[in-house]
Amino acid sequence: MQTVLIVEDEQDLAELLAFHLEKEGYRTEVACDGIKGLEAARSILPDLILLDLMLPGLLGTEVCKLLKKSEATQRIPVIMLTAKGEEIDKVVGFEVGAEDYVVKPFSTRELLLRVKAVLRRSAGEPSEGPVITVGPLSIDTERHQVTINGVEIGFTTTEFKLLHTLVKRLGRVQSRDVLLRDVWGYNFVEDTRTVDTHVTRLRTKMGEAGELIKTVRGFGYKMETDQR
Amino acid sequence: MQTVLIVEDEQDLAELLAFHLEKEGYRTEVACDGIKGLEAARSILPDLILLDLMLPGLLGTEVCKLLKKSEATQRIPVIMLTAKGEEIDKVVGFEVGAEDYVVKPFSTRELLLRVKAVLRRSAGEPSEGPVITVGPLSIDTERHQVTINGVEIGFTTTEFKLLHTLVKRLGRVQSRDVLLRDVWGYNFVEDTRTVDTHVTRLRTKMGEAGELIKTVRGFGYKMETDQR
DNA sequence: CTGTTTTGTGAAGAAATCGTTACAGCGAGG
DNA sequence: CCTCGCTGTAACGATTTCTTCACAAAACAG
Repeated sequence: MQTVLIVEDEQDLAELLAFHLEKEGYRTEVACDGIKGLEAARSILPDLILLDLMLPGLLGTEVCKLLKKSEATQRIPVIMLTAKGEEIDKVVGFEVGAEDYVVKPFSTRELLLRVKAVLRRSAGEPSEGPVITVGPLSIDTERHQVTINGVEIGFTTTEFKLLHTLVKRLGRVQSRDVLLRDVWGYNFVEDTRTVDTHVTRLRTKMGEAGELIKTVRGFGYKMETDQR
Repeated sequence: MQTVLIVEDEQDLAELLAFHLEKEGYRTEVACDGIKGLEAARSILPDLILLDLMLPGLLGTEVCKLLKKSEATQRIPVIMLTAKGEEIDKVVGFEVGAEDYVVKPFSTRELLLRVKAVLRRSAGEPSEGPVITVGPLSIDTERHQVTINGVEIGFTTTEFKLLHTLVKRLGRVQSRDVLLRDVWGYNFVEDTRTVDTHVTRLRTKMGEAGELIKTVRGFGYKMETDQR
C-alpha cells in the first residue's frame, strides 16, 4: 500500500483529499504547515507528496526545494496545489522540481488521475535532476538554459515551458489539451492552433534536433526517446 | 444506455441540457429543486448527476453531501454546475465530494466532454496500465506505440483507437454499432462498411498477428485471447 | 448445389489534420 | 509615447487519413 502525504493548511480541504485518496486505497498523512510537512516527509518517507503552495511558516516552493536537496527525500514525487494566479510559472518552470501541479479549484477526478499517473510512473523511472538530457539536447531547469550540442539557444518563456513539459514526459504523447492546460494554464479550450504554432517555433529554433519532437497525428506531440 | 439526472431550477437550461444529452445517446431525467433531486436520485439511481449549486429548497452542496452519505447513492458521480463567483474558491466540488464541476456559463461542448469523461471512467474499463499485451502484440497507450514481436508498427488515429478498444475488451465480441460508438463517437448510424474497412487495414498491417482479430459472423469482431 | 446474406478489399473522392507564414494586439523597456 | 519582441489567431496549402462504393469472396440456409 502506498502512502500519500498531504501538506495543506486548510483543514477542510486536507480532510477531503485524505478521504478521497483513502477511498482509492492509499494511506494518507496530513501536515498543516510547511515545517511540519518537511518533518513528516523526512520521517515517514511517503510515496508521494501533495503540497500546497501557500503555506504558513514555509512556502510550498521552499519545502519542495529542500526536499529535493536531501538525498533521502529527493526521489519522492511532489504534486503542487496552486491557486490560480499564484506563481505557477515558477512551479512549472521547475526551479522547484515538482513532478506536476494542479490549479485550484480542481476536480477530484483530475487530482486522482494525476496521483495515479505519477505513482505509476515513479515506480519505474528515477526522478531526474535539474538537468535533463535527450540526445543532443540538454535543458537545465534551474537556469532556464537549453543547449544543443553544447551550443546555448535562447527560448522564450512559453517555448521553454513547452519544451520542458515535453522533455519531462519523454516518449509519452501529450495531447494539445493537456499541453494547453499544463503549459498555458488554460482550463478548457476548444480547438486552437496555438500549440502547433509554438511547436513549429521550437522545431525551427532547435534546428536538426527539432526532429526529436514528433507529431502524433490525431493525438498530439511527444518527445522522441533517443534510443534507437 | 446510461441515465443522467439533471437537477436544475432554470427550466430553460435544464431542457437544453436534456436535449443535448439525449442527442448524445443518454437517457435523462430532470428535477427542479434540491428535494426532488434527492428523491429522484434515490429512486432512479442514475449513472451521473448534474447538480446546480444554487437550488431552491436545498442547496446543491447539501444535496451532494446527503447523496454521499447514503450507501446506495454514494458512488454516483456528481458534476456541479456553479455560477462564476460562487464560492468556487472553496473548492466547491471538493468539500462535498463532487467528481467534477463546471462554471456557468459553460459551453455545451465542454459539459458534454466532461460528462463523457466522468462516465467513461466510472463505467470502468478495468483501469489498465499503459501497456497491454496479447501474444505477440503489445500496445502502449501513453507512447502511442504498437509493437508486434518487438517490431514497431505505425497506426493511424482511428486504427489505433480501434485496436485499443478491441484489445481492451479481449475475447469479447464487439458489434459494429458498439465500435462505431466507442471508437468513432457516432451515436446513431445505420449500416456502414467503415468498420470492416478499418479491420481489414488493421489485419494487413499486423501481418500474421492479424489473425488475432476474429470475425464473428452476424455479430462483429473480437480480439482472440492468445491461449489456444 | 444454389441462392442469399454477410464480409473482405481495392480504389477514389471527401474530409480532417498539420505545418507554416503573416499579422495584429499587448506589454516591457526605453 | 514609441519600439521591439512575444504571443495567439487566422488563413492557406499540402498531406494524410477516412469514408464510401462497387464488386469479389466467403459463409450459410435450404
